[in-house]
Amino acid sequence: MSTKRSTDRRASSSSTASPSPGPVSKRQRVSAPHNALRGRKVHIINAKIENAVVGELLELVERSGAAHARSPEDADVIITAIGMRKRLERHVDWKVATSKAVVHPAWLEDSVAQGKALPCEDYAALRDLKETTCANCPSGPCTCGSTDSDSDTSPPVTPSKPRKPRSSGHREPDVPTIVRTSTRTEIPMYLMPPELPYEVKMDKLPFNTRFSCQRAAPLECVNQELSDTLEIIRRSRLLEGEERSALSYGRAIAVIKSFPKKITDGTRDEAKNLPNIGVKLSKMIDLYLDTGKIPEIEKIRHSERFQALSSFAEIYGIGPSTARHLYAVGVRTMTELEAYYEADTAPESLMHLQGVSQDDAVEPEPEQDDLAIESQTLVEHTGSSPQEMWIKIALSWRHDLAKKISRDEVESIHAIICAELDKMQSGCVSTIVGGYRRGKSECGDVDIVFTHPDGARVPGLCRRFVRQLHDKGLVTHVIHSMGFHSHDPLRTHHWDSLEKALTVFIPPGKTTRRRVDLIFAAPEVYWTAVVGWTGSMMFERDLRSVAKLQGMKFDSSGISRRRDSKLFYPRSEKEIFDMFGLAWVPPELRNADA
DNA sequence: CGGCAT
DNA sequence: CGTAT
DNA sequence: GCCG
Repeated sequence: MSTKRSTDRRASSSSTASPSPGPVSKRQRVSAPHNALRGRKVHIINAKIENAVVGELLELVERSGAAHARSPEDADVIITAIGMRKRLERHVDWKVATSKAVVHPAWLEDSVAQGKALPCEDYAALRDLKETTCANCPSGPCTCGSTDSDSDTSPPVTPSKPRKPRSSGHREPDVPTIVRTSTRTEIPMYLMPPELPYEVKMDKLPFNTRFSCQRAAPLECVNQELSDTLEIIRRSRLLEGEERSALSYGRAIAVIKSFPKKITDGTRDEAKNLPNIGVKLSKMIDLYLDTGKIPEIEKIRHSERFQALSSFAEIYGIGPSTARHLYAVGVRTMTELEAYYEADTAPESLMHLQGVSQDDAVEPEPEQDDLAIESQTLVEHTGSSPQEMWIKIALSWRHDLAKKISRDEVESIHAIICAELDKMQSGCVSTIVGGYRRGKSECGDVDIVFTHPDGARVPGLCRRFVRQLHDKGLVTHVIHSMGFHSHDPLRTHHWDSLEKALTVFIPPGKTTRRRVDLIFAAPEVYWTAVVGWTGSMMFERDLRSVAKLQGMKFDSSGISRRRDSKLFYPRSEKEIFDMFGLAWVPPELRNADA
C-alpha cells in the first residue's frame, strides 16, 4: 500500500476525539465558518468518540452549513476517530467507505476554523483509505501520490514488525523503512511519523531565549570545549548535593550549546549577556578566554574526592548520596568499592531506601553465575538488603554498561525486540527515542516507546512482554516502574496510561549486556511519551517549565491543565509544540545537555 | 527572596 | 533515595 | 546560580 505525502499541517490540525486544543491555540476563526461546508453532507460515526464530543462535532456540522447525514451512504464525508479497517467495517461497508472521504474529526474542526473545506490528505482516518479519501475530498481531488521513496534519513519510527519483508533483496538504503505487510493490522495515520520532516524555522529559535526548548542545540556545538568544561562543575555540584547550583550550570551549558558563534574576544560580551549567564558564569567565561582555563574546574578535576564520587556514581543504583556515604566511610577506589560489597559486612544503614519494589525488582538470571538465585534467597543467604544486592549485581554489569552502543546496534536491538513483540502482540508501533533519536553516534542505552492502535491491547503488555524476553534469555534483569498503584481512586491523575521496564538485555549471539528501556504508552499519549523520552534532559525540564507557566502540566504520560486537570491528547509531536506556542525543534536540535 | 520538571 | 528523559 |  502506498503512503507518503503529508505536510506538517497534518500535525498542526487542532485536537479532537476527546479533549481538544491547547490553551494557547489561538486559532482564529477566519472568515465565514457557516459557509465552510455548504452543500456537503457529513456523517459522524460516534464510536470511539465521547458523547460530549459528538455533540460538539454536530454543532460544527451545523455551523459549517453542511447537512447532517443519518447514514454513511447518504454522506459525502464520513467523520470517524476509528483508525482500523476491521473496526470501521462494523459501521460502514468497505465499498461505501472507499467511495467517500473518510476523515478524522480534526478535519471538520480545522475546516470550520479556517472557513473552508480543507484538503483531506492530511486527515485521512485510515491509511488504506487515504487515496480514496483524497479522491472524494470536498476540497477537490488532491494528488495523494503513490510515490514510495525512502529518502528519510531518520529511521526511528516503524510499526513494530519484523523487517524481514525486506524481501527479495533489491535496493533500499539501510534504513528501517516503514514496512507493512498487507492485510495486517491497520495503523492509524496519527500514530505514524510525518512522511515529510517539519520545516525548521531557525528564525523562530533565537539563541538568546530563556528556555532550551525555544532554542536549537546541536549535538556538538561550536563552543564544545567550554561546554565540556562547565559540565565538570555541574557534575561536581550534583555529586556534592548542590542541585540548584548544578541546575544553573546545566542551564548555562544549554544556552552555550545553542549559541552559534565561537566565543572569542569579538563575541564575549554577547556571550556574557546570554540568558542564564550571570555574574559568576560571566567571570568564568572571562577566565576561560583570557587564561584558557578556569581554576575552580582544575581543582575539581584533580581532586580525589571528585574522581571517587564520579566513579562510584557510574554504578547503576549508586547516586550522589550513596557515593558520598561510601567516601565518608573511607572507600576511595573502584577496587575498594568491590571489596566493600564483596565482604557482606555492608551495614544496611549505608543504603537508602530506593524505588525498587521487592516483588518486581529483580529477575535473576537463568543458570550460570551466582545471580541465578532467587532474590529472596539471596537476601536470606547473604544478609544483604535488596538495595545492596542490586549494587552487587550492578557491579557485575559495570564493564558492559560502560560501553557505548553504535547506532547500528541500537537499530538491530530495536528490530529484535520488535520481532519478539510481534509474536505476542501484532500491530504495535514504536519509536526509538533517547540519545539515538537526537542523533548521537554512540548511545549509552536503548530507549523505545511502544503503543498499539487498539489501546485496550496495551495494559499489561509491558509486564507480559518483558517476562517473555526474560524467559527467552534476552533480558536478564528488570526494574519495573509500575505495578504498585495501578488504580488509586484518590489519584487525581490518569497516569496508568504508561508502563515501563528498565532492562538489562543481551542481544542473541552477543556477550555484551545492554541497558534497554521499554516504554508502553496508550495510543492517546504516544506522542507525549515520544517527546518526553526524546530529551535531552534540560530540554524536557524547560518544556515542563514552559508548560507550567501556561498553567499546564506536561509529563511523558500526559498533558493536563492544572486548574481542572483536563487532559489533552496531541495527535502528533508537532502539535505538542504548537500547544505551547513553541516553534518546531527537531530531535537533533534538542541536545541542550553538554 | 522564592522557585527551580515530573 | 534511586531511575528515566 | 540565575531569573522574575
